[in-house]
Amino acid sequence: MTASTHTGARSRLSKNDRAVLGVLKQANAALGAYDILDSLRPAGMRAPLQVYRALNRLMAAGLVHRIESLNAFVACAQGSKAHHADPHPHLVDHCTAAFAICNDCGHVDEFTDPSIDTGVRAWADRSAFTVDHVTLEIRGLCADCSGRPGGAKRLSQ
Amino acid sequence: MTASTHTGARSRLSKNDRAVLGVLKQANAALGAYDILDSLRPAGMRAPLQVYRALNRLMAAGLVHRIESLNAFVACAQGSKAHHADPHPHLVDHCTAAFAICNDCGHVDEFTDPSIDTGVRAWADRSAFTVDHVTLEIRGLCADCSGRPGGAKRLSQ
DNA sequence: GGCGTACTGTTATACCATAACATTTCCCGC
DNA sequence: GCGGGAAATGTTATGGTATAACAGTACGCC
Repeated sequence: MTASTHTGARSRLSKNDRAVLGVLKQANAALGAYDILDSLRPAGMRAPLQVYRALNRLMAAGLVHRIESLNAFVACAQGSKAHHADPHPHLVDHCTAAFAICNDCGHVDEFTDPSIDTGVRAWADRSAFTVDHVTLEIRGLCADCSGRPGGAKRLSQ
Repeated sequence: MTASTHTGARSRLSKNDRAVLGVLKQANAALGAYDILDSLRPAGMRAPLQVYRALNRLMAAGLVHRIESLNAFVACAQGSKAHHADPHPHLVDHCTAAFAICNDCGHVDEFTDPSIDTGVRAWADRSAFTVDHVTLEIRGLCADCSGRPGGAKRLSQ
């Protein structure tokens, strides 16, 4: 085959990385690794490790976040804004992302909040704790599902 | 056998609950469910489910917290202060607990921080999100391990 | 062209958590 | 005391999540 699919300098994302990231962006929701695997079986993905390796690289690149309380993964909401065009992707690594997860519809809302961030930093300073990574996940009901009795469409059907 | 071990009103914690809570308090660290199981095999505990059921009751009672990023469990640091003597344990359920976890020595420090709490509530208000539960876990290096090169004793030996 | 490194593929296995069902314990009202 | 009901227990089987170990391949670079 001809050298057709790469643009030099071992393009930033590998084939599997692109496939996994594509699935997560399409889904617009949190997906388990095995869900991703199933989505990609038609494309030739066979084993969990292939997915986990791609996820690890994407998380290192800041393009994907892990949702600890779901054992699942989401595409970073700022992917288009910061990472795609920015030649210095490492600069945005420290934007502590937080997640609000609706227990009813399953929607995951990624956000950042300076005042929460400040609070965490202040605590760390006072406690001489060197922060590596912050996990902040809020479970509850999103605006759509908490407003009206019955809520919006449910996740479970 | 004589009715010897209960004080009426189906004492607040069952036999397995007490056993599991005891192990967690002793350990003074985060333990996986299967670690707890192994600790209690000599005492007759046999199956994971027995441990998980106890953990679920203890979490509902606010005596144990789950550390999502470790898939592990810790005894609530305030167990002695609030829950033991207080006849209204439900009143302290809303003290959003946060955890600082040392990647080096494995120590888990439970704390609460009003300013972080305020920040979360403010975000939720602005977003019309109804908060059920907040998970805040900070990974990094504790004061002992970050101060001096080489740190304190390591987890891995 | 050949070297080094990163990525891929595959099998096997370990770890985390719950379903389903049968049994026992023990509080309570009588 | 004694049954009824609710909660706790015990056991087997199974499902979901994640990684170890090893072999092979693709690609950038010199």
